[in-house]
Amino acid sequence: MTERRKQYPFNEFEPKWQRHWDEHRTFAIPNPGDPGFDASRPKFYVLDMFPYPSGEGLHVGHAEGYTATDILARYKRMRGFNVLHPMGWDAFGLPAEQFAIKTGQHPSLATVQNLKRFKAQLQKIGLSYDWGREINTTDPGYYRWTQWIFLQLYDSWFDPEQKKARPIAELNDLRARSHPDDTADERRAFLDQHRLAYVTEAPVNWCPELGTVLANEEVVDGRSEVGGFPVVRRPMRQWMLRITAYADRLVEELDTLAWPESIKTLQRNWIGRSQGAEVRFPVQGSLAEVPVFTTRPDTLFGATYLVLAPEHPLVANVTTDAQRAAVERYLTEVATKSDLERTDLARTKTGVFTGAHAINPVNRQPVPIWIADYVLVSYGTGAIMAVPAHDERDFEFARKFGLEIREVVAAPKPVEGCFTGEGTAINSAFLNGLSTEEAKRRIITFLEEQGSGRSAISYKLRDWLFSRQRYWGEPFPIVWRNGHHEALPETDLPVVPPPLEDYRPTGTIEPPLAKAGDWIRLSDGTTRELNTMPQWAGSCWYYLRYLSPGDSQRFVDAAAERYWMGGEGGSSSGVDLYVGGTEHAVLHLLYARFWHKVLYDLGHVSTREPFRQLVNQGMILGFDNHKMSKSRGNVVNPDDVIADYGADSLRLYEMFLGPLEATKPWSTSGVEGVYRFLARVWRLAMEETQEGQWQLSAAVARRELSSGERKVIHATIKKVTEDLEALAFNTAIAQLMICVNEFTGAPVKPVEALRTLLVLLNPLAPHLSEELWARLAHAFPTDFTGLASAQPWPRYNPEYLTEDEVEVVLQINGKLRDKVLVRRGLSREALESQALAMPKVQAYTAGKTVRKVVVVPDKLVNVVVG
RNA sequence: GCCGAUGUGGCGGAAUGGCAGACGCAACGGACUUAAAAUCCGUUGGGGCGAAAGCCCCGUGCGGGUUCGAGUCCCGCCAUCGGUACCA
Repeated sequence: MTERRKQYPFNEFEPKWQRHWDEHRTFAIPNPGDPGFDASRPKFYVLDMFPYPSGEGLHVGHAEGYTATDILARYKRMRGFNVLHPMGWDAFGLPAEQFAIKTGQHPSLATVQNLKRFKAQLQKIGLSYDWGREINTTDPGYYRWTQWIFLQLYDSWFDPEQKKARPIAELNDLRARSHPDDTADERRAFLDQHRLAYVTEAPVNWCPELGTVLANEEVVDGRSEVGGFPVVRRPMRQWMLRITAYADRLVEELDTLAWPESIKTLQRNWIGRSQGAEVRFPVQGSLAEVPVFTTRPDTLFGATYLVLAPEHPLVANVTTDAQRAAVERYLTEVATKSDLERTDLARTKTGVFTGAHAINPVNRQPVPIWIADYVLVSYGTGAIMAVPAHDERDFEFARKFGLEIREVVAAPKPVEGCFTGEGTAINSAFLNGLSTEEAKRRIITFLEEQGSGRSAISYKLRDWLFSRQRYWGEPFPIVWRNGHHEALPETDLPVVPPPLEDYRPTGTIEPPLAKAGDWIRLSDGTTRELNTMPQWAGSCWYYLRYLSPGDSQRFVDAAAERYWMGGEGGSSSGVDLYVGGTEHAVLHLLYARFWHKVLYDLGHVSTREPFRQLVNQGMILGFDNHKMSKSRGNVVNPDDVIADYGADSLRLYEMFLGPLEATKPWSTSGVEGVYRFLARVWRLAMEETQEGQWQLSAAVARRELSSGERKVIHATIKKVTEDLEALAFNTAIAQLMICVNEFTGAPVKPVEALRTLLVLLNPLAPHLSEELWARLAHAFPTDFTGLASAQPWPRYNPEYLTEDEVEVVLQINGKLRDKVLVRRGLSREALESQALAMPKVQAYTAGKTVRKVVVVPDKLVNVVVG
């Protein structure tokens, strides 16, 4: 935008008020026990998803969510809450490191620079954070506690009976009693198998381009979520977190959360809980058994072959000599396929016969054992019983390889092709005639009695691959001695990464920390773990660190945690409002819930869930209705908007754009609209002199409000209050516009109206509100005291909203035909007869029969004629 | 394929089952101005009748249904966006 006259001097007073808030620490909030803490006030913890301070700078999408929470924070303060509204930096991880590699700057330097820029950008929006609580995940005083929490995981096991984490020492005691003769090695191996943090050699997602492994959640369509590079599966020795132990609780406790249903559904689907049965098929002529998982045990009589995943451990065992060459050829073929190819070619099934047979435990019939890559080693038992008559995939496979298809479920009504629904069991001996549901129960009982199966639950969720081959992350507080891992004592925390000159990926699976010669070896002969933690580690618990950011004794102060997380009594617990994008649905939001539950089990926090209410802000698209991107040239920079229209306009526009949750396109002329509105507010109180100076308008005076004006004022209080509570900012702003329009034409602007308006406007456009408040205070010191932001929130009087006369809608057969003004509270009977007497109604009813009259007092009369 | 969300003027959007289109943008007309910008006032879903006041018809993706009354509730489609993808 070319330089032009500002409609009001936002460029002068916005920075002024930002400095004022900063210097006076206006939005600092004390903890319980601190000076100035007011225990009589209820608490409200409103949280933003903290940003990665990337080199790109702040985006209008950030500004949207941050503005929404800021409005709530300011509003709740005015409602008398102790409001916790903090901000910090998620500065470890791939984006920061990649930026550093690109610019040749050390990541710690780049991070400091980037976060300074981010902070300056946030402050220019006028966000009311308590900057005294700022945190940074790359600060040793912070990640010391990330490492400490890792040690809690490492030193815990999941007790399936109590369904909770317990200290590993308790498992050690239990084991000592049940197996007193364990050797030290046996005992250690047993404990290591049960830790919530453990090491395993398993096929992992390796991204050669990034030089690191990735979690399942970070791989999208066979490519890395960051950068979009190809990902291959390869076995590597890695740290895992036992999130699968919490699968049930992570699903069940979703029900207690005020989260969007869509996000809950995403998490449920991701966890993918399936109820079914595990059935063991003995291998013919062998002692081996093949356990399979199925959700349809009722179709067991229709199982005509088994399929093992190519990576299944029994493959080598069961393969006959005659088939060995063919099987090995197939395995090589599969192994060289990338994940991408494997999914791309998903529709044509491939496989090979092992030559072996298994015995179907219900009818003792032998069934061939095949190998096919449509069976995944990572799900269930890595093997399936194929029921081609009632499963699309098995059907396709059986058709291709000429395997038997045996129908065992009769469809309720005829269907074409393979029937996969529920029906009645047939050709299934003792199951015949039973419904699918009954048959499932019956067969499971049978299997349990026979000792060849049991009811089982399977999850799609995998354990969380927790190590990365990166420099810019938290080092593990772990050392290795004689091939065993050991925890470092808490007194050794934080484990600070070595100051490496060359921190780039090694190009091999070796982590960059392998280059840190002296750092690796400790004096006691142990060597350090060289992997680092993933990006998500720091963000798994940052909302707790805000509660006592400087605490050097504990990861969170216990009293502060009880107060702000509200675990003791009260209907609300945890973070009261958490706003952020949907992109973290199965990443951060799942990981953080997992960590929180572990901390809860171990008695470190007082709530089962971290985030009580979650709201997803929708994406802001470019003016062309496409995702903002540099290549499209449709990116809007919030700094530019602030320079041209001011921070209040940016805030107001982002909120006026549409519902917070909706995806909506940016429009520059829309910004001008709210800018004009703010300028109209300004001119309600201010006028320009001949010299172009702004001064308090002579039209501002104390005067009585007309009843119409009073009604608008009180309707505005009501609407704005209700809308802010519901995060319906767009309609709150619309009502404020109506209110301002009411007074724009008034020759005398009443002080009372201005006062209320500025208070209502304060959370949304705090700079303008504060500035006008201060200026009006000069002329009307008794009406405008203190800061606008410190005013109590106004209440509306319902009496002012109702009038003596109401307009009633008259309908004939549901169609609007006339309106009539009547006394409010007029009885049904009186209203009906008055309506029927109206000339228009008479005209429509003349010569017809009135069949029915629907009367809604004070609202509507509908005459049904026939 | 499956799961979820969304379909309302030229555009962003608003409407506890009860006046569809609040508010804003854009557009048009007027006032102010030498002129423009800015500002202020007004008009603005589509169609028809009327000189005018006014009146009538159509209209919330499509097709059905429930109801005195449906943008809103139910059933069946279509389209767009997001997630997921051989999960047995």
